[in-house]
Amino acid sequence: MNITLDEIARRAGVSRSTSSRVLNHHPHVNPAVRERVWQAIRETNYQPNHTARSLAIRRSQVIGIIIPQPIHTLFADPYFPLLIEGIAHTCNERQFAMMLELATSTGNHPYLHIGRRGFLDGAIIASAVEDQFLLQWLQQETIPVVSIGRIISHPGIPYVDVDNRHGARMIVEHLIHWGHHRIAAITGPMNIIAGRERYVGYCDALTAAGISVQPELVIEGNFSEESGYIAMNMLLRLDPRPDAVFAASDMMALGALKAVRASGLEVPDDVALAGFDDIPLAAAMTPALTTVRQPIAKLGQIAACLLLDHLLNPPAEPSVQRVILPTELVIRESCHKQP
Amino acid sequence: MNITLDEIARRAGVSRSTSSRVLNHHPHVNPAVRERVWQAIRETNYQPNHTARSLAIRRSQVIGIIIPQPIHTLFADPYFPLLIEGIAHTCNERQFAMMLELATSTGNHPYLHIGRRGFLDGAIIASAVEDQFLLQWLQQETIPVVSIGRIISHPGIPYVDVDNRHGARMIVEHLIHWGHHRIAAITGPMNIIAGRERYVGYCDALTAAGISVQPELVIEGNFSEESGYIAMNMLLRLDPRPDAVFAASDMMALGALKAVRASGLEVPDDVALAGFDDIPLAAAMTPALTTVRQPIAKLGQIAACLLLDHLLNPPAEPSVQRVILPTELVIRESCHKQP
DNA sequence: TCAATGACTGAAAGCGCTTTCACGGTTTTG
DNA sequence: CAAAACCGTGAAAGCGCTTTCAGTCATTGA
Repeated sequence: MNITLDEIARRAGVSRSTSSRVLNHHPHVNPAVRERVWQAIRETNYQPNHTARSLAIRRSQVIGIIIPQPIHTLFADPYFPLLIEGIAHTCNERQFAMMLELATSTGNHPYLHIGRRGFLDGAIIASAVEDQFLLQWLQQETIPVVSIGRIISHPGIPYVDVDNRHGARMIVEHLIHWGHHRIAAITGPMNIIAGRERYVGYCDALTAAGISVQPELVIEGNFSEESGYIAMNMLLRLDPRPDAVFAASDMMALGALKAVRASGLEVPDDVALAGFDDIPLAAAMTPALTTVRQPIAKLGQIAACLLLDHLLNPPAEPSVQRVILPTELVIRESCHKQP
Repeated sequence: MNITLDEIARRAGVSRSTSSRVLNHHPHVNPAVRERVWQAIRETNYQPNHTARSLAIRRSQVIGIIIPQPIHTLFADPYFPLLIEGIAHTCNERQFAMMLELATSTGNHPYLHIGRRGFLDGAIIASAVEDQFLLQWLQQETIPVVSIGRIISHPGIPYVDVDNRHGARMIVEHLIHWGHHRIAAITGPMNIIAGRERYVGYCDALTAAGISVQPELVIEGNFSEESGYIAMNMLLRLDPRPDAVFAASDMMALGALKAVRASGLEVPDDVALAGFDDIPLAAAMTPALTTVRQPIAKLGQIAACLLLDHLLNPPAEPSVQRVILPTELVIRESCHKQP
C-alpha cells in the first residue's frame, strides 16, 4: 500500500541498509549511490514511517504539553495560545512535535495517555495547581519533565517561572508612588503559587515603604471576575475605605471595577486600581488598566529549550535548572488621576 | 530496561501471544490464565509500548490539529483554547490523543510533521484562510481530514462550521428592529470565508427589510481592533452619519467604539454598535456589546466526532459530512438606548 | 610488495507489539 | 458414535525502520 524503504532500495538497486543511511545523511555512502536513492525517494514521494523509526531508535521526537486543570476556563485570556506558541517555536526549530494532554470536564485526566511508554520523550507541565493526580503521576513517571511554574512539593523538577513577587511589588510601589496609603489587595488563591507570590510581593512593597500590612485589607479571590466583584464590595464597606486596590489578576480587577461603578464611585478618582497579567482586556477597559505583563510566549519557549536540551544531551550529573523571567510594569490610566 | 510484554508472559508462565490477548480483552482466554497475566501486569506496573503497538496495528490513535496561521495573534480571545477543549472532549472519550501542529512566525510550517506516515490517523484543520501551503498539502495528503469551516476550493472535505450568515442577519435585524436605518458594516477580510458570510448575512437582513445595501457604508477590515478604529473613522466622516454599525468581529467593534469616543460621540446614543464572536471582552466593555455567540467548543467536539467516526468505521461509499451549527444573539447594551 | 587501513555495502538481528495459523483437547451435533 | 464445531494456546511471521557485524575492494605506508 504505502511505499516503504524496501521499495526505495529495490528501485535504487541497493540494500535497505544503504537506503536508510542515505536517508539519515550518514557519511560513507558512494555519491552515485546516494543520488540514485534520493532519486527514487523523490520519484515515489516517499515519506519514512515515523512510528517504525521511533520504535527502532527508541525515541519518538514528541513531547507532551500537560494542562491538567480546565484553566482555560479560569483565565479568559490567550494565556495558553501564547504559551503553546512559545513551545512550538522551540519545537519547530528542533524538529520535535507536540502532543497536547488536556483534562476536560469529563473528569478524564491526561496522565493516562502519557503512561503509554514510548509515546513521549518528555513533557512540559503547565499546571497552576498541584492536584492529587499531578503529584501522583510525577511520582511514577520516568520521562524528563519541566514545569511552567515551580512545583513546591517536587523541588527536583526543573522549572521556568515568571517573577510574580517582583511584579507585584513593582505595581504596588507604583501605587505608593502616587500617594496612596491605604492599599488593599485582592489576592489569588493561596494554594496556587502565583497567588501566594503576588501576595508576598504586595507585602514587600508595603513593608519597604514602612506601611504595615493590615489583614482587613487583604481578601482572597480565585482570579475570576466574580470573585473580584465580591471582594471589592467587601472592601468598599470598610471605613475608612481603601484608596487603592491591587487585584492579583486583571479579571479580578475587572470585577472590582464593576463593583466600584455599582456603588457610584469611579476609578481612579475615588479608588485607584491595579491588575496583573495584562490580558487584552486590560487595555480595552475604561479606564485602561495599569497592570503587570508577563512574557508568556517566552516562558513556553524557554521551558521547551530546557526540556529539549536535556533530551538531546542528557547531563552527566543531574542538575536542576531554574529560570525566572522578569515581569514588566504596564502603566495606563487606572492608578492615578490623569494630568 | 523497560519492562516488555515478553517479561509479563514469562512471569505469568504463558506465551507472549496470550498476554497480548489478555491485554486487549480478547475473548477465549482461560479466566485463570487471564488473572495470572493481569497479576503480572499489576505487579510490574507494566505499560504497553504505544509505538510498537501502533506499528503492528498500523494505526496511531493520534489525530492532528492543524493551525496553519498564527491566528492566535489575530483573535485576541480564547478561541483556540475552547476549540481544542471541544476536540479534547471527544478524543478523551475515545482514547485518542491530539497532536498540535502549529505554524510559528519562523515560517516553519506544520505540514512537515504530518507527512511522516504512520504518525497521524487523521487531522482537523482549523485554518481560517486558504493559503498556498494548506492547499498544497491537502492535495497530496492521504489521511482523512475534517475542517473547521468550509474550504471553498476543496468541496470534498467534510467540515463543521458556524452559521455566520444567519448570525449576522439576526444581529442586523436586531438593529433594524430598534429603528436604525442607515446601518453600516465593518466586514472581515473577504478572502476569509467567515468574513464573506457575515457580510452576506448583513445584506440579507437589509434586503429583507427593504433597505438597499449602500457601498459607502461597507468597509473591509481584517478583524483586528485597529482596522475597526480606522474603518469607524471613515464611517464617521460620512454625511449623513450611519446611525448603527455592525462590526464583523468584537475586536473591530472595540476599535470602532474607541473611534466613536475619540470623536466625542457615544454608543449607543449617537451610533448603535454590534459585534460578532462574543469574546469575554464583549461583556466587559462599557457599554456591554451586543454580539453573536458561536458554540466554539461544540465546533471542536463535532469536528472530532466526524473525524473519529470516519476513522473507526470508514464508510463504504464516500460521503461528505457537513455540519452547520447555529449561532446565538447576545443582546446587551450597545444597540439601543436603555429603558 | 605485503600488511594495514579505510571506504562502502548487505545480511541479519533487533525494536515491542499483533495476528494468523496450526494443533490438541472438549463439546456439541446428527 | 463419528463428524463437526469450538476453545485455548504457542510458534512464527510480520509491521517498517536502524544498526551492528562482517566482508569486499581500493588505498596507503613501510
